[in-house]
Amino acid sequence: MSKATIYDVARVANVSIKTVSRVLNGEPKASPETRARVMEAVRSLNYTPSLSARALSGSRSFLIALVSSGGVSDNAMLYVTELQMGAIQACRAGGYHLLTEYIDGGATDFGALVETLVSTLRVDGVILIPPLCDDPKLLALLAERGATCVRVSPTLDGTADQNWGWGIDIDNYQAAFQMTRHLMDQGHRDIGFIQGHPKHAAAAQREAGYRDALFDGGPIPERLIQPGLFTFNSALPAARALLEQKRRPTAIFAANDSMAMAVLSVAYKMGIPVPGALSVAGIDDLPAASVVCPPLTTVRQPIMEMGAAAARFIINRTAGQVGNYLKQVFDHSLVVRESTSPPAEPAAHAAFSLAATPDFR
Amino acid sequence: MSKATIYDVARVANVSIKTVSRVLNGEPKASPETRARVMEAVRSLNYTPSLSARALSGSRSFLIALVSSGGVSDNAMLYVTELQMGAIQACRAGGYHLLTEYIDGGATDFGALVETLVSTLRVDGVILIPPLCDDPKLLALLAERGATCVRVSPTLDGTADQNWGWGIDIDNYQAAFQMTRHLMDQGHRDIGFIQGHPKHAAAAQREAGYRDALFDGGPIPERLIQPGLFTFNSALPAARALLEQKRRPTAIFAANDSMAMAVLSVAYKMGIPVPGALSVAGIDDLPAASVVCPPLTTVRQPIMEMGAAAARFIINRTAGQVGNYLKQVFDHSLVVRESTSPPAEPAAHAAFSLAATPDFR
DNA sequence: GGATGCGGGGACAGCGCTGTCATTCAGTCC
DNA sequence: GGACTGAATGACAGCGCTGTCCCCGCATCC
Repeated sequence: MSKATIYDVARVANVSIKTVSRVLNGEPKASPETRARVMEAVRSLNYTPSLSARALSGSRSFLIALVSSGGVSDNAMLYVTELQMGAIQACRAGGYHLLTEYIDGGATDFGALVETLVSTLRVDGVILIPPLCDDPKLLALLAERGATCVRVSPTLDGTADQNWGWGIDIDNYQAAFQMTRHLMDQGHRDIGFIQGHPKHAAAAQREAGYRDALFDGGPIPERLIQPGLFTFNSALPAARALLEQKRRPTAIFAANDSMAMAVLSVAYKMGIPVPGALSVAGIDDLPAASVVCPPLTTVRQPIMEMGAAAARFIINRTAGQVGNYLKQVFDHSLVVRESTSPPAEPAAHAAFSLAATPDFR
Repeated sequence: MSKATIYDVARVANVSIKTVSRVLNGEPKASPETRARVMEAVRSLNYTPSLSARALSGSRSFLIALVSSGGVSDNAMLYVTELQMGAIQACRAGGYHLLTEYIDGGATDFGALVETLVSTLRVDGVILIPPLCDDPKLLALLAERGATCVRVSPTLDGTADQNWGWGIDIDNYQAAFQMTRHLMDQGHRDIGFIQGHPKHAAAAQREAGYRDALFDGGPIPERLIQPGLFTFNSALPAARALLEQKRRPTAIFAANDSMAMAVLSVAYKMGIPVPGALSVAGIDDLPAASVVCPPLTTVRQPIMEMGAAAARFIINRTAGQVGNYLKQVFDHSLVVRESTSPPAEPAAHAAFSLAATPDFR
């Protein structure tokens, strides 16, 4: 009970340790009877193989690292948490384990990180999340050491994706496009937008979706578009800038939920009723999104699924199955809650609205 | 560059591998010059020891597991995330690594979990968070296998703390007591309370703090106390029950922030202005607490610190230093934001309020 | 002078697995 | 019939470290 080894199992099953190893690793050469005998011994001894020994002698470590750039205890961290949960689930299913590493916001000592990951831990793969997943230095180092990596919501769009790892994402363009259309369907035309972090590709894609949905390539009133960094605080000034205009937008679409919450907060302080006088929408469907007042209309990404897929990819790849895609795109879905509604004075801004709703394309 | 081993270092430094090992592990027997020579070789080769090899041959694995019972993607998960960040920081400082394991909400197959932790991973310690840290079965299994464990915010109060591991907490009683007094200082007497999860000791302690502060052992109008489970959803009915009373409380103190947010949400839907007609307070200072409208008055716990302390304890303990305390209590602090203010009609409820503010004790 | 102690350092045997290669025993083929 | 094939299994050598034991040389002590 204390600590059974493979030797104990071999003795009990009356086979060699190599055969035990084969059975445990699902290798082909083993007769059904032998297999059964070994499994029985394993069960009776309550045997669990040692990860260290397996890692030391074999080529797999059964370890996956999730690297994020922590530091800011922002609400958006829940994104990481959920991704992590998905990854852990997939790990457990595959006999793997998840290591979590943070790298300090400003720190760029990627060398040490990579060395630790590759040399010390010998992880079988690394899951990178924004903005780390778009750092060329980190990616280069990782690639140089031959690390398998999966990038969640990466910047590069397949084309230039020079074996910097596999990507996982949703269609940010479509998500933003659809949300914008949702607002337009409700009658909004004066829709403000708060941009995401300029270094993060999802930000650009979301903005493009918004622009195309609203203006369809036409002229763009820049006053409607304000800069943000995906964080709550970064969106406060943007929201103010939008809401203090004489002709205030009837809706604000923030590039993510954290920033949408900032809009809610500013509106609250300015005494602007939501959704009465202002509709607000975001993207991400953070757990907090359904908890704020009013609950936020947003776009849900299957974050847990994505985390699980990332881990599974690494597991399969290490096991020899090579996926030949560069990127997997997950479905998103509109979650309409109470923060959006038709604008108060439907035709008041008619002069500004477009003649007709452009077609989807 | 590719993968230096201890042999390479030994060769370059012109010493035996054992000496390299000694230097790297800070063992005493090594002259300063030798030490310097070895370190130089390590640097020049960019050497990093293999964790697996160390774990396999030595008695430490340099791994710490953080076990939480995931599943619900509640806002309160940020608590876990922050704890994790603290733990990771401490790990990095000590050359350790943090593994995160979730156990499904309902699952009680602790046997397999413990086996994995102890046998497969051979972690040097386990950090347990509520409600897992209070599960007797899990604790017994862990103790049986001799695992070092640190329980965050555990139930047992030192006394009965039968070597079930070290504990980390804040003084929940005082935190609740002080928050209640804060509300009373503002003039509130009719203060509702939403209880935490009955299986979690912090819940009981917080309730005791509230009761003692408000009633000082006197009669307790039970209508003021409603059950909750620490989750947002669980507090919705409680908040409704409190706010639909003819004589509505002028303040509601929820046993944690998630539930306080539920109060905010219900008040919003009922059209009760906060803090105008109702003050709301919580405990935890979740990141979301400062983001909701209005920002929540709450009690901050140094969660990251606590996570770091937990990891450090395990690291030190494994290194031989035995801490002889059973529990470490961290300081908390009141964070007064905008969700609390003096009640609208100061003396309206005088008939119900206590004659005088009882003394602190 | 021999016993003793101690700082400094090496030899060596594993830790518990997996990879590689060898071996055995049926069947198969011409 | 003898060489050949392939499935099932075992022998054995590490993987890269740490723990244990041992050795050397020098100072100390009666």
